Amino acid sequence: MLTEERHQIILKQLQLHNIVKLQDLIPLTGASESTLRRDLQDLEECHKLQRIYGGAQNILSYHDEPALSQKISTNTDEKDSIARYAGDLVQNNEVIFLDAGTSVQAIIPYLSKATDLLVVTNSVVNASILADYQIETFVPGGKLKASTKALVGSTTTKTLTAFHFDKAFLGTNGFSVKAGYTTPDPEEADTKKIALSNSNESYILADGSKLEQVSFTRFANLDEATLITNELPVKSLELLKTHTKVMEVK
Amino acid sequence: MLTEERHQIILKQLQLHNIVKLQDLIPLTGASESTLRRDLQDLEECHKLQRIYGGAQNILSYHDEPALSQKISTNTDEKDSIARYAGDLVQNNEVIFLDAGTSVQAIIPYLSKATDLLVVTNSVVNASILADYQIETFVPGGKLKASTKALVGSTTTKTLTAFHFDKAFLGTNGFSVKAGYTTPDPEEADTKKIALSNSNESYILADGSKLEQVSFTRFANLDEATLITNELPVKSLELLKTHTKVMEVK
DNA sequence: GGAAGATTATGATTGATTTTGAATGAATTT
DNA sequence: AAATTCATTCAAAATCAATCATAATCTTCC
Repeated sequence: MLTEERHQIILKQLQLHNIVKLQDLIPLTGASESTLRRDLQDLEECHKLQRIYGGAQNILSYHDEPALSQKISTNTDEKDSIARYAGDLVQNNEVIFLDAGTSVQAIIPYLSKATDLLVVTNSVVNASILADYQIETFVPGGKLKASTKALVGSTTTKTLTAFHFDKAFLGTNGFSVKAGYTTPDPEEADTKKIALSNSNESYILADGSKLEQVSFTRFANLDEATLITNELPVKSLELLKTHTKVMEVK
Repeated sequence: MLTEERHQIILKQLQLHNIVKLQDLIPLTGASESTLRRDLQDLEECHKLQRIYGGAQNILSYHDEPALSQKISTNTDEKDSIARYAGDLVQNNEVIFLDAGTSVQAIIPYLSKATDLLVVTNSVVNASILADYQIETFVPGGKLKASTKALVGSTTTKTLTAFHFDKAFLGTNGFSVKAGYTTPDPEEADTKKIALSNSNESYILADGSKLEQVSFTRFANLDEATLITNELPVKSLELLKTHTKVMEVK
């Protein structure tokens, strides 16, 4: 990888995240720590970024953000920690499906560690972000649902039926022992069902706020996918674990 | 292989990847390292590229380019007046195709006047914006091309082949009397070709800076579409009008 | 039309320059 | 006080510019 390519990757990361850790750049570029330190030095001299302890930040960053040194070291955001956990599950060379929705979207930055991925997503927003990360992406066709910017309908389901995934990552509007995983829109539920049944392993990303929420359409029973969530009340967790595999983050 | 052929290969690689390694050019051209170094020297002297350690990059390197969001707002006046003109052509109840690219993207705000549209686009960015405007949208499936965020490949072309449009609006990297409408990527050219041939009326949106620019792949002859552009030198305009229908805005 | 000479392009070799990754100890954070 | 992160140094690796001999192409002249 050429110097200029690394510089572009670093600046792209900053555009997207406003901040970047040096350690995260290592797998992203394949370069050594020393080289990346030199890159950060160079870019700082050109006033393209500002170095901070542990990495670098955008030169135009807002003052009202939480202390940057904290933000970089601690991952307070629940969605982000769930996403990071999920992203670490992905291996080189896999074909994975990403559902629409912000929970799943947060995985994308953590996919860069794996190489030679093929990502299939029915979200045009996810697709755009995946392109920013230079991750090979395939989009099934379909009708665009305005509210969620997800592709749905017969074209989508027909296309997805022909695919097979190593792992599928889905969001949900609610999960409950009685009702399973539910979502408001039957058409989106169809998409989720197919992705789920065509994947070796399926994961649902859902923070604690989705516990015992029930929406209109069930797209899966609890035991059809692994639930990745954050800290839940001990009682609920115990109950859930009798029905399905649960990964509790942090 | 002739010198000129090698130069074309090098420039094509740059158009596609924005950056190229000298080592990658060796198998691509079959020439020796020394020869390719000389090629890069020559092309740099003609200001066709910029040499960097290990290879070369486009003169307008990525991070010097205005960010995508800025890029939309700069040049607004010309692009926007062209887009407004194009948008006014759209009637109620029509099915239209929107190409990827900022010129075409600028049409979207002006589509809201027409009712009951169905828009088909191969750009995930356009799709997202169309959703914001609550315009009914269909996206053909396909491989996502990272640099332009356009969907390309056999799935895309196959899907589009089954459709028929009232009007198609396309961007171009250049237009010229000799070379017609051209674009760097052959796969994107395929998509444009099909959209064009499956549409009752086809329009190319291009500001004056595209005049007499020639890119790698021709996707249409001048007379296969109506050109919507802004003020051009009178001579060029007269010449163009002998070859195709031209709409001059402003 | 063809041969001799001049010009140009090519590929290999050389040593100089630049970049890289690892190691060390100092500085910083928690 | 422990753990990271940082700056500095150094040797190895990669890339570069310059040179030279050879091959290809073009001129010129017979």
